[in-house]
Amino acid sequence: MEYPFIEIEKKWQKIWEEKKIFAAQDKSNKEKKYILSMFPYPSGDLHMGHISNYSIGDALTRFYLQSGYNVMQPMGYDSFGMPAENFAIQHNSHPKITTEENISKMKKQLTSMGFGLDWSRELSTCRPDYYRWGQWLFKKMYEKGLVYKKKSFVNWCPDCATVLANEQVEEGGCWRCGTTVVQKELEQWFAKITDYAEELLDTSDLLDWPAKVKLMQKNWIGRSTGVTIDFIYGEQKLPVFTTRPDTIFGVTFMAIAPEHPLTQSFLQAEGEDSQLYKFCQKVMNQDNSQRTAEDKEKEGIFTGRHCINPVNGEKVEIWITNYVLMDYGTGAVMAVPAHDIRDFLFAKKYQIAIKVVVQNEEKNLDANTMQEAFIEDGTMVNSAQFDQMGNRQCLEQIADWIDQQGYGKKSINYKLRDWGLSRQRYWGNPIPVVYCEKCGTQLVPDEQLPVLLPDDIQIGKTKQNPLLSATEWQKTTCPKCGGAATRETDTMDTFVDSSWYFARYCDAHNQQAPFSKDKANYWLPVDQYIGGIEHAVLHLLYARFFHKFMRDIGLVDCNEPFSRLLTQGMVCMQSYKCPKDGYLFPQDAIIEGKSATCALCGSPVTIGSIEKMSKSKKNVVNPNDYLQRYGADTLRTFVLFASPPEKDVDWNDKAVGGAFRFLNRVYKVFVKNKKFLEQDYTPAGDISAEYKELRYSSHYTIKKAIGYVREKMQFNTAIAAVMEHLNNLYAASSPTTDAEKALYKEAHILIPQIIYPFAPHLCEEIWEMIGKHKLLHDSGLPSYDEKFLVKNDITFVIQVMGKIRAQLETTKNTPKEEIIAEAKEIANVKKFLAGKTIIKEIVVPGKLVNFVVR
RNA sequence: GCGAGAGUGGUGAAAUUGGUAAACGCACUGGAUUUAGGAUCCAGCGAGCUAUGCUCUUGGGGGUUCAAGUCCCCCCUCUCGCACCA
Repeated sequence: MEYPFIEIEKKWQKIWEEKKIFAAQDKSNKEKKYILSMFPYPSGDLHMGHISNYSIGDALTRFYLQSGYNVMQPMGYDSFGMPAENFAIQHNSHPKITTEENISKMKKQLTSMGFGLDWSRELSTCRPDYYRWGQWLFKKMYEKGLVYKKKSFVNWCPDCATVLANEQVEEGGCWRCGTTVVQKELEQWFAKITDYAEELLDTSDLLDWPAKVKLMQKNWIGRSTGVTIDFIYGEQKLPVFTTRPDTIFGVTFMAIAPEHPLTQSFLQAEGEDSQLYKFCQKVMNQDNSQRTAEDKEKEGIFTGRHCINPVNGEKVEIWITNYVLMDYGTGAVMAVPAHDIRDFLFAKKYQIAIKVVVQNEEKNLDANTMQEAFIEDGTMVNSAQFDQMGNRQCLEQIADWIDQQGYGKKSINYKLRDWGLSRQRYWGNPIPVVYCEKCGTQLVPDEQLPVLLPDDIQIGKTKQNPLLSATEWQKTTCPKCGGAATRETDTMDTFVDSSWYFARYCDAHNQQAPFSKDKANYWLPVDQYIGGIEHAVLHLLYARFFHKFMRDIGLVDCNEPFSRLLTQGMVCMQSYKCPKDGYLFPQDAIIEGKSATCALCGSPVTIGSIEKMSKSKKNVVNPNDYLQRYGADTLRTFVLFASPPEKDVDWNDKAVGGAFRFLNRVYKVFVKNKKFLEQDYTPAGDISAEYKELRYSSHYTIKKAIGYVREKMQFNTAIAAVMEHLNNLYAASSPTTDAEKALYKEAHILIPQIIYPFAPHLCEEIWEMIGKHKLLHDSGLPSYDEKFLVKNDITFVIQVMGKIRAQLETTKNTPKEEIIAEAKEIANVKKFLAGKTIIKEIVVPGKLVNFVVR
């Protein structure tokens, strides 16, 4: 017999919708909890990652409702962007249409999973009522000087035909399609995230973020302290940043990037036929991944020019090299071959002088004989007044001296770059800017917001931004002079849309502002955010930046958007690749032992690694199959039971049946004892030892399961505890006295109360079945009594020299001496004590006895 | 190279934080019931042995302790992140 999950789930989903129990109140005398799962791109299909993510969020939502909080769990869609645009192109439609279609499909699936989402706050980033406020925020940033337009070299994905932020380049490829990213010089909008670098490093308000994510952000921001030293080139200054001012006397050449302004002036002087020009062209034509490859040979060319080291007036050769990057520091490096690995290799290759300024302990470092750079600490030499000092000790002193003498300035450098916001794509939020020939760059006035995306547009015809051909749309008037003006055709990175959506949920339909301050201050920060680790230095960093900006313009009071973060593990699966058919769905690979053949063409298949499920790898499983076969409760229980939430799971559907069996067993015991459970029992009469055990099991399960959920979000062990209790309940014989009946009933009803967050439909059903009138989310959590957790009969473990030799059944109040005496009488213990002297007797109360013998 | 994390049965994983390693589930094996079962129930399930018991076992090797999966030191392997960062 299978429990009728289809009817049950439909029934309760309807009831929840009608009663609107997940519509959160914006004010409440209850404490608030804001539970948020990262909103999805509306592909039209929920995948296992979503199921896992939202099952966690919903378990917490329902658990906190039970605990008496005012809980908000909203849902929306990250619906702008390339995938949506491409989807529409493929389906020969318009993203506006396909996106809404996909959204309604997804909403249906989310509902059929029984997720308790507050649909009254639903948002979609591509709807004008949302993106209007994105434009408004952009304007605020502009007014504050936090966005600017600049011509520079940017990452360009030729396939997506758009610019990418630094954070969106992974191993030299586009984070989305993997195409090798090239550098292109373009005029682009940037957001000054670097203004917040220092504050973003402060993670003290991130209460429960994984250390890994905090560290990744820290490394990404890449703060280093040092000195910017102005070398002198004629009348000009040539600033360099260094973290090693202690080696300033060891500089033997200057290495600058081909993109450096000084290089550009040299090139103008030398002309296009020069060696210098050719070298620079060669280097600059390489894409970044090639240029920064680990094994890349260091190359350079002497410019024939020199600059002056300000501290000692020495003439220093200026070289253009391929290993100095324009976008870090000043694009110029003071090279100290004796004490830097790269500089050493370069100096050796081009026979440039090497000068030792930090001597090793053996005092045998010699510029002529050294085989590698000496990068450890030592004693300063050849460094004027600093000689004989420890280099590490006088680092600060030298920095101060350089600063005071005016040779340079103590400074801090960040690896973090400003966030490139412009995208040369149609399906995104238009940047609310117009260009007037007379007045220049002008913001679109508030009353004209939103700048609507034009609908009548051809997409997918060329790789060019479709907005460039929307000439009518581009034509507008200048808000300042009223003359003719042209609209900006770049749209915003979709990460802008997702950088503030958590705040919009607090007041999703506000027409006057992005959200009201009161409501935002009530709900924010998000108490528990759940999402994938892949956003560690993308969304999670951008959102923190945006939030701080919103705080600074007075929209919110708190410092951080997400106080707790759970990075949920990925759902992974084996991938198979056929030489002819490419990636295969698992069902298309016939596996025999360790080899596999393609079911489509019969060729041998390579069994790939276990990878995150993705459509492109064709290793996805469709949640709908499981939904139909086992129902939402089983699927939810299964994904939560499979492993702790932050861990990756390799999909294995065999275990789904286990979750189903468990829920079936729960249902069955309630159906069987329905009549019994409808009545109340006053505890009177004797309680057998067996029933005392059952009582212990009930109270222990409540404590353990609730503790696991609240303290650790370890749903797998919480479910395991209930499974164990259910086994105990099945094993119990029928109650005889009223006291036992009360305990028997207690042992039943805690089950739906505890597993409600995981299998809510089933639990509501059996809750109703036993005559409860309130819904479960509103019925509180079961409580336990410590006094029933103290066992009267205790099993002591008896060890001799730390090895278990016997077990001793005893009662709670047996004195220590008696336990020891009894333990010594056990045959097997006697055997190991024979002929030995006991030198120590260790008794761990309620647990074990250990005899130390000689 | 730098940084972080992980390594426990056939398998997913537990272990009250130093106190009976492998709870709970899956798979498997046997049995019961059944026309049948991809249903249900019962039992078994780390390895080995001279088997009422003993020995070994949490990647490997040392150490601390009466007692170590857990603490300390060394090594190995894997995963992830960053990577010419001046």
